[in-house]
Amino acid sequence: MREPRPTIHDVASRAGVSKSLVSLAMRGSPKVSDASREAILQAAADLGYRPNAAARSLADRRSRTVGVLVLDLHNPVFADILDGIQSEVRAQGYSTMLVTGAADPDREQAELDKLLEFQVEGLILVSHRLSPAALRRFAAEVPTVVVTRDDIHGPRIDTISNDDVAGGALAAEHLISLGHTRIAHLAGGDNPVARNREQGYRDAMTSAGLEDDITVIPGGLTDAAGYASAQRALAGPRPPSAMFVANDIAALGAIAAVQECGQSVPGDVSVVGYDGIALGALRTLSLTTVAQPLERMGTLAAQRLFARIERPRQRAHHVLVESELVVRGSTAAPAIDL
Amino acid sequence: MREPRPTIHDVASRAGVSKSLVSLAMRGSPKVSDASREAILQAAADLGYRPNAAARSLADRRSRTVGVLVLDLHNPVFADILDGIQSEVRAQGYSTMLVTGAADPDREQAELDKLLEFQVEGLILVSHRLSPAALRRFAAEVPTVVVTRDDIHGPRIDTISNDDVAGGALAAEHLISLGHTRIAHLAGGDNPVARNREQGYRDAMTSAGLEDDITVIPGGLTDAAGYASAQRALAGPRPPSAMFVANDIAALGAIAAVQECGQSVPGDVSVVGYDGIALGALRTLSLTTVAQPLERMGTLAAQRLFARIERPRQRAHHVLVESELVVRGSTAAPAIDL
DNA sequence: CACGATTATTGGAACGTTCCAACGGAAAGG
DNA sequence: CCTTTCCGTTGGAACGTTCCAATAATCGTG
Repeated sequence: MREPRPTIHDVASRAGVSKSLVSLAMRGSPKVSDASREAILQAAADLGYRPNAAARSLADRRSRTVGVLVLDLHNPVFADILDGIQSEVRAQGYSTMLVTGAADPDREQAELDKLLEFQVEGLILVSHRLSPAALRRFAAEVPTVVVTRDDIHGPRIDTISNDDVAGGALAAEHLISLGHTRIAHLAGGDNPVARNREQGYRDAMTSAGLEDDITVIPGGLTDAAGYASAQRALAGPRPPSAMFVANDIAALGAIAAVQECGQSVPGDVSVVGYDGIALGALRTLSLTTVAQPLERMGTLAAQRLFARIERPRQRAHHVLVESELVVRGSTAAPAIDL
Repeated sequence: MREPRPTIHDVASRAGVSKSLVSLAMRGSPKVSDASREAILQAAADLGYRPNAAARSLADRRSRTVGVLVLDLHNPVFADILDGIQSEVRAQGYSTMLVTGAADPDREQAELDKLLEFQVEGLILVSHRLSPAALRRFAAEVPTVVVTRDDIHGPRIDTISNDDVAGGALAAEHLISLGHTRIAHLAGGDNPVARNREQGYRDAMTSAGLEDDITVIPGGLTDAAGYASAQRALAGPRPPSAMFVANDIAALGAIAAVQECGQSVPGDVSVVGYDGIALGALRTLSLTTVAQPLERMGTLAAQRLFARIERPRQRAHHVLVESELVVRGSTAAPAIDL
């Protein structure tokens, strides 16, 4: 265990060849004779040789690794996006280094600094909380793709996102079309994604002539936040008959609060979420939501990143994916009276 | 962007000192004079210098990195455990490299091989699916801690786990004490954790004189699996009045199936899960469960790993943490008749 | 005021790989 | 039979760090 790992030299001397030939053979070069190849592979296996990635990346000047930052592993949204990223990255023969920022900009920066020290060749940021300046600084050093947000533009910053304004409108329109008027929005806090969804809600309400009914309850993107803001909404003087919640996880919290109030979903209150997490499809929850193509967003992000690694100076791409309303059991027409 | 990164040499010549002194200064050595330190730091900042982790790890012969393998990022259990691991690892000044195996032994091996090429100093395996031989092979190369399982023992393999047999018994006893007799177990598939939970169920049923009522429905550890096996259980000739499901996620699936059958939880069927995921605490779900101290398990794992990195040859520790029954709204006494 | 002790600084070797120019030997061409 | 071409193979330099032994500069101290 503590004894030093075998190196390429050890393999070379055991196989009776030079280190250069071992290097060639390990990478499957066709210029190695069959006899040598076999001897080398055998020697490597005997010794339990593993190439040292640090040395390789140093000599090679490339790490074949991309860094991925995700906001929060507790939200299943990110697991889905990650699936897409990982499969594409692996297909390219690269590895991923995954870090989380816990929604703290300073820690995000620190984690990204670490990734750059590891010489990652590119960065995928899934729902970061960086300042525009910080983001641009990183993007200037290494190809960068931002997933989920497209508010910060820069010469070399690609983005993959859905149209949160349109999605928010979709959610609100659905409730309006069911006949609701007292529709509250449980907002998702101080970040552009949440602000856009709120904007969509406001737009839809206004278009429907319901601008006087616009009610925005501040909140956040966690179940606890959704629970708390739903409670506040219900305690108000004129409780809503429907809620559009900033994301699915918070919507689950909101549903819990409604039920705890002795009211039913969708009988007394309809609830719409946003994201399309797998959990929402369970009959128990049966959450109506605006679903993003999460895994595909991950795949697209990785593809864009490799394209940019290939040609770093190309102009920024901003890919917009389609989100769609998925109507399930958490929404219905309002009760007869108001 | 494509221009080569500044190196320690560039910093040295800009600051008018030798590369060795820069190396010292960057690591905060006290032997550097204030004047030099200031000049060096300034030069490094001017150039945007970042130490190259690959070169450092090569020269230093240590990467200050630990590798973490998790089974599946979709199960929130692992996010909780990871929180514990990450905070402890960071506190030690190390980084983590996180990979997932998608429950496929071959891919797990491949991912671990990659981690070893990166010269990680230790491995934390959270719910792996490796063969004993494969696990021992890795443990022979690098300090290794296994979280969640303790079935494979080896001279240098530490484990952190809860007593799944006892936990399974706890769940079953709870249902028995409520007065249930037709208690089915929705099993978690072919892995030791699930097998132990099943064993606990069997033990408790037998102790209560209910051995003839033992009913085990094969299944898995995902929501879809729980949904499917619950359907099968309910379709049987003598449907259960209570179910103990192998984990929380599958229990959520099971509840969905029950409700879809037109039955209610806990009115018609009580459901107990296992793990203690945060979601289960939501009023909507209100899942009775056997809760493991997940985050603490992560912390303990990291602590054990560092202890073993320090002293590699110490004998294996097997830490057993306490799980506890958390009674919530998904369980109740059975309906009067049978 | 010379002396060893301390302090700050330095160049070179080492880490394990890849790349490259160069090599010897065998096959092919005249 | 001698050149040319090709192929498999090789040693050395390079990658960007850290470590170490050695040096230069500063300091008391007897």
